[in-house]
Amino acid sequence: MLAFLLSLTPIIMAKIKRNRNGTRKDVIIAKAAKLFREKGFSATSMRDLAEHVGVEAASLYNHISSKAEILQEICFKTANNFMSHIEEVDATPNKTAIEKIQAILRFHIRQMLDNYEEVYVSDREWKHLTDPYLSNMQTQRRAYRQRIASVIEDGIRKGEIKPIDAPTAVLIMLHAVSGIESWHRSKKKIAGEVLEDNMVQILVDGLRKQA
Amino acid sequence: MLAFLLSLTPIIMAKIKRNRNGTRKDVIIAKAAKLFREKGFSATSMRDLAEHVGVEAASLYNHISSKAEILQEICFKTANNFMSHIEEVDATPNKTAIEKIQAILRFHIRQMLDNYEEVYVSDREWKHLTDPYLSNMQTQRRAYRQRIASVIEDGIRKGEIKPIDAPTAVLIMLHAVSGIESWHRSKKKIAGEVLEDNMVQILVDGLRKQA
DNA sequence: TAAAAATGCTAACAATTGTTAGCGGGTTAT
DNA sequence: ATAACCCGCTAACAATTGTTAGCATTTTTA
Repeated sequence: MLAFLLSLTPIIMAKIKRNRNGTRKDVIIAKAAKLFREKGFSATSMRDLAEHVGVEAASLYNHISSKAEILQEICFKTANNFMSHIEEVDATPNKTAIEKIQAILRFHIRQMLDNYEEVYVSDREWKHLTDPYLSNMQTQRRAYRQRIASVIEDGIRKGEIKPIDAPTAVLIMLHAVSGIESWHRSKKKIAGEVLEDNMVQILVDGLRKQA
Repeated sequence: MLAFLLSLTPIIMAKIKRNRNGTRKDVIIAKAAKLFREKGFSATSMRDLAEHVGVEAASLYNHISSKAEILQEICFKTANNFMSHIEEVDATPNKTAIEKIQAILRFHIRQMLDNYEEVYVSDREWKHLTDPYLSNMQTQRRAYRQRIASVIEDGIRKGEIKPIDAPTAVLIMLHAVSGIESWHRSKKKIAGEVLEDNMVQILVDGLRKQA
């Protein structure tokens, strides 16, 4: 009632609109992912985030426990996503190495197209995690690259893949895919499926036209 | 003399050691590039930088005018470097499209190996430039990609290159090269020349072994 | 409908940010 | 030797940072 005595206009508190099937925390994380992508984790302030959520900064802390936690959720959700996919691919029988590589590539591209903000952020901003999480993420990333390298080395042994340095091939693949960022910004986008086919083709068969 | 009255030990001021052929400003920018790469532009403070230079934060301002200026110097020096190279390649007569692409690729890889910190920073942190410089950089980057795309489209027309979407090929190329970051961190590095050959080969002829 | 839980607000905090002012010692040029 | 300049220092600034405390309001539960 005190508020009524001090101001004659009723106080209306902004509420975080939550979509069906999503908590308010999910809304905050989604907005955060967008801002982290645009400006980077460090350059995004909690007041910044709050404004985009439509609420005061302090109110965010009813849903999350710290700024760091937001980044953790984004990074580990994405990492787990990729991890479980590669395990699935690896366990599939009757697949050539090239087919496995194609499956991994296509999954990366799809993820980049469908969950752009979070995949992008988790790839570029994971360095800002703090220490139990930071080491964990480093380990996980190394393990992930190692699994892909094994697929490639397997393919080399079977004569399906050129005898190149497998870790080099992995880093080319993964970074090439993260280039979809530029595609997202570009004016004249080609369709997602065309992009996917082009990327897979270039990485598997190269730029040069065979004679 | 006042200082002598207050403390019995003589005051020794740290001086920025400058290498031959380099100003103190150059030293600051080099250290900044290293820190910006490790922690990002926003997460690097001037006191942080000062400590690595071996000086107090305020002293930096005898050599640079702002934190923003440091980023500008790094970004535009690198950008100009790439711009003049592609002009040179473009002007070279009697070169096939594939040869031009190879020359561009090799230049990128070399730059990444030789000027790692600055190239990396200018690629990942240019978004933190402020506005006259930000727009300028955006324009320059777009123009640069466009020139490479033209080379590719030319190659497609002449039947040297597969008929793929040229902008897609460009973004794959450029981002693949920036993956050398992972190579720098990796324990068991292969030699720079091997890396270069591998990358060029994969991008030009793909992973798959021809039958 | 009353109690409990969830969620918002304002105000404030301590720390950190980039940067400036002003001073003095050290080096170089006259 | 003396003047001028370069360059480092300390101290301080206003702004911004992430976060907490305490209270008010709305929504859910009983």
